[in-house]
Amino acid sequence: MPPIQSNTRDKIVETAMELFAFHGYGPTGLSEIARKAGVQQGSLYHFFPTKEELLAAVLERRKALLWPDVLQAIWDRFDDPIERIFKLLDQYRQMLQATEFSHGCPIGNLAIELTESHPNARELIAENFTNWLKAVEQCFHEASRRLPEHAEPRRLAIFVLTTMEGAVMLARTYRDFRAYDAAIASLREYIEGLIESETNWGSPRQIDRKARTRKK
Amino acid sequence: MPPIQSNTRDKIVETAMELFAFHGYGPTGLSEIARKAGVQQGSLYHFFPTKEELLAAVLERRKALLWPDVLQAIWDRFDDPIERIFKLLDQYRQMLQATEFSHGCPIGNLAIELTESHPNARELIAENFTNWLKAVEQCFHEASRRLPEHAEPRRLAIFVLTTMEGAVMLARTYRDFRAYDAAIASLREYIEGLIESETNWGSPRQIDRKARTRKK
DNA sequence: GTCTATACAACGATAGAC
DNA sequence: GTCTATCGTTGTATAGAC
Repeated sequence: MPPIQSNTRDKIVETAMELFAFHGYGPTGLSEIARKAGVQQGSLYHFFPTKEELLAAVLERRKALLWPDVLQAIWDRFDDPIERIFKLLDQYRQMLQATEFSHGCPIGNLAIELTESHPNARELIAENFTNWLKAVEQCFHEASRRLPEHAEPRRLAIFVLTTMEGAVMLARTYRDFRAYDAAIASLREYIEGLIESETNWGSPRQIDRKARTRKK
Repeated sequence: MPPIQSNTRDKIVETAMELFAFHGYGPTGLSEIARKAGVQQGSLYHFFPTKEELLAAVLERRKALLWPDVLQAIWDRFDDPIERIFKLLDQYRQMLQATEFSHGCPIGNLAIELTESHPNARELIAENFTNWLKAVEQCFHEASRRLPEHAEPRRLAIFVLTTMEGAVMLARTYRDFRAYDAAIASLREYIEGLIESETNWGSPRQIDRKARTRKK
């Protein structure tokens, strides 16, 4: 019996995943992938007859990695659903910092590069977004007692994602965190405003609001 | 005296600008630009010795087009600064619709494609963002009487831009407007919340808030 | 300033031995 | 399943006539 089913394939996918994130899909050559993965080009074509099939495998792998690589550490460390969301946003900030802005959101990059030209990839990218949204939506759902009735977890999750993607784009363009931090601060103000308004809106309405400038 | 200084150059820049917006910088070939512009490749290299110099010219042209192509029609039609901002956001929505999601934000696309690999382009892209931000910041500045004291026009403008870029990304990925509209609705709620809180916070504080669900 | 022809490299993909 | 050699195309950029 074969010991562990081909880790050559895994090495290829892992290497391609990194290179697609750093340089994009188009600019990454198959020869570069083979070289960095330490395999031969022949093996690469054995597992992935076309570059697009490799791309699909990479995007499937990204989906599988959402929990272990993106969410788990934060979800384990923090119980508060709202805190989880902002720690998640902070994690993207840390990644930008650790890579000196070279590593943005891997899915967002591919979204812009490939939505138009690669319909199959587009669907897989959408699934990646959808799963991310579900996780954040779940956070808002768990915090729903603290939110006003009209607050829709789904809509809030979308707002978190758009803010993150836009903020990452600006951080990378300016190569500093001023715009990133500004966007997150506004998002935080919005969400805390929702929580605050709910806190102060018992059935006997009318209590006035707290100081409008929040500390953190 | 030369009648109009070389419109060959202008045709090249205009054509390249469109193609870079649709297919990206890398995937657009110089031969394709020459063909679509109706000029010969030789002319292209006469005006732009390298592809990167053409890219720089395109990004400079984008800067020059911000007012006439992006802002002017809206600024002429609407006086209210907050309305201008949301009409601007609606204009991106209309562009997505008119092009069936193939035409996102030209600057955002190039930002993601080129920030890492093309430092010169990155600076010009940043200048494009900065000018856009200034225009929106000015709107918030003009509306400052309606906003709370702590509201910073610059920070709000950044929030509008990040929301727009993220929303465009999701609209193109999902090929529908649900996420786009959700993000803009949240942004509107946030900004109207700021205006509302100011309205209700005269020096004699305490007046309670309006219905939290807004109609439009 | 325009045009043709071409150099030179990199790309994705294939063939076929082992 | 691995490896080498190579095909055919496309890309940017050049050379040189006009």
